Amino acid sequence: MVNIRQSDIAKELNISRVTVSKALRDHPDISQSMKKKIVETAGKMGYVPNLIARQLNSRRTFTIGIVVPDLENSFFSYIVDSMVDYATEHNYYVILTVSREKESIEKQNIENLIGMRVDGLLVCLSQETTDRQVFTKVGKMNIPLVFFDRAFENMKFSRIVFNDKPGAINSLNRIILEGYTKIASFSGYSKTNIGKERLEGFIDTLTKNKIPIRKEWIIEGGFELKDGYESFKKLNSSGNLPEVVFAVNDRVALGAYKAAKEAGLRIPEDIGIFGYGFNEITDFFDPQLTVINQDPRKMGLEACKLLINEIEKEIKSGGNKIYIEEEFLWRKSVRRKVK
Amino acid sequence: MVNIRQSDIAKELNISRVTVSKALRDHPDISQSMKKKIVETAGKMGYVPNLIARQLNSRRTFTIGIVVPDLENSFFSYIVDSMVDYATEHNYYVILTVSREKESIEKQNIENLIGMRVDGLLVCLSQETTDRQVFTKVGKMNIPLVFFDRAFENMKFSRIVFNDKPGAINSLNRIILEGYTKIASFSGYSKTNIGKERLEGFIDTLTKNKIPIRKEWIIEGGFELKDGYESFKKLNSSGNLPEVVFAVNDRVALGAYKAAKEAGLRIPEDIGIFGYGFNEITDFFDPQLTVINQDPRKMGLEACKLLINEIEKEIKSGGNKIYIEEEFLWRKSVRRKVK
DNA sequence: ATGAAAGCGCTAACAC
DNA sequence: GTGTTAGCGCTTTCAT
Repeated sequence: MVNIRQSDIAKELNISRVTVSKALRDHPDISQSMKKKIVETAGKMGYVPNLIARQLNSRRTFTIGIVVPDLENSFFSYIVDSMVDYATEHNYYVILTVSREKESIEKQNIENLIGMRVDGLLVCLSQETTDRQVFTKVGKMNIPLVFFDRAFENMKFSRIVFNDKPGAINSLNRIILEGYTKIASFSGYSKTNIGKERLEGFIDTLTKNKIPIRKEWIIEGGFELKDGYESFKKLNSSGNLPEVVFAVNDRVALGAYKAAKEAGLRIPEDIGIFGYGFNEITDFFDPQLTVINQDPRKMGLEACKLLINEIEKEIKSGGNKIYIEEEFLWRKSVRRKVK
Repeated sequence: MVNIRQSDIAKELNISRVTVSKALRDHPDISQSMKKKIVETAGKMGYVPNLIARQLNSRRTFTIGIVVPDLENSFFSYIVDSMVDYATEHNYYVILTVSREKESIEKQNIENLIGMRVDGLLVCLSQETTDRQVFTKVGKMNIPLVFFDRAFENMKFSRIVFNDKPGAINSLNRIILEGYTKIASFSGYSKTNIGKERLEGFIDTLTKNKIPIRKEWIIEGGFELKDGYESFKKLNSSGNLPEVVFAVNDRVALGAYKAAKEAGLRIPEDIGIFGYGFNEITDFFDPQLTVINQDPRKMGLEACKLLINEIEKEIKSGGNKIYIEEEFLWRKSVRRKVK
């Protein structure tokens, strides 16, 4: 009663296994009456098709491998959620791996996934990854791969990313239009791409608007809550507060909130804070965080869609770079001066 | 250069494919020199073992299927994260599926996963699931399964759950010990297990402490932010505020925060709020939320550990029910009266 | 309409 | 130490 095979059904019915195989896949060869009989006994016997066997000779697994740096970060869990959604809808399995931001684990994950003969890969690079070797291998094996959020340039893989700099420029222009000129940037590490681009956007926009750049208002630290917290403390203790803080991400913004409140400052009355984030997290801030919305669901969906397209149409994507639109969402954490 | 097989290596070296197979698995049959030669050419040729083929004849996939209601809920994403961690460490793949709290999708997911011949299943039931049929099938096929957080009783599967009622009792006793007697409960739906148990704990504890139950302070609504928000508004408009609100989960607590602040009430000075949650989210509350800590990582880890044990030791778990300890964490959202 | 033969890539069992 | 045979469960020709 356990693990029935097609041949068991065939034996039961005194017919050939091939007939069973065909009937179960609704092949036109088989007569309706036969089909009915076979499907019925299959059900009765508790038959469950063995997909592994099917995969072996079709050389297709209908499986997508995801490599993500971290699932505790809600940005990534929203992305994965939307990927699973899209993949499931299109009859793909999702094998999920987490790199913990480690290059070595990431590499291992990818090797495991290609061993599993996934039909395609969705990967967001770890922060420390520099070696392209595994990816070259993936390319050689003709396995479709789409990078999301963090990507290697100049490889034949498509990339879905946010366009940080324009996002920063647009949002800062909006802030400046409200009459703000004293703006600080908590910019993470400018060594990383993300930190760099966002900071560049900051500097460019201020410059274009003829606002002098004050070095003491550009604070690097990191991308975590504590970094935002400490950056704000540093800023505050300098005795020279800006009107608004531009945070490189939501965790840094939250740290800034904490420090500001501890210092007895009201948001947005005494200090405005805004930064990169996404719609769903703004509610967790008090007051609601004004954000440059980088919608993770949109990113996950686009990446998965593109990948499945490449898999099914066998499009050799020329390695397109696709930008997901960012949107500036006014919430409560920066006071609007202009009505 | 694409998709090299063992037989290709064998041909290249003019030896048998079996020798290659053995050498690559470091089988003692093969001489060191031969092994070296084989491993080298395998590397040179870009050989990647086909796990699907291996799985087919070992009848083991080293794959675990997860069925989770929702990944946007950070409680679940932390759980999945820890499961992936543990599984990866023990050389298992994880296939992730999401049921979106729909029984039909859940059923489909499980059927897909057993078709994939996963070695075991980790499932958290959807809120609407009542039919045990698929699970009976899983049992018949002798596939190990561990329920987490939400489970069927009286099946031969192990369950990892939080013990809600004692958690509620313990925490409420702590609150009462501080001298509070005017306590309201935002209890979700008491139709669901979770809602019911937490509410029972509430009623029992108050009763044991000879605190009269006031019906208008037991507000049912739901488990989402908006429900907490509306419950609080209702409570407040009654003109009869308690000292403390006991929220059935973090989203409800957050809704209560919002409504309280909008009404100009200070937390914890004017109203205390606490509820079920976990450590990592407390920071997102301002002030920090006092919680009954239900640690998702602990739950995910235990579930995965138990499952892999059942898989590898072929222990037929008698269907144990394992409780994850809850811990009351004093934070800032309820004022402590006793020093 | 039904079935026999061959093969997907790998491994276990057994011989040489 | 190396190779031969057979088979994992299924599907795809190609006969009948």
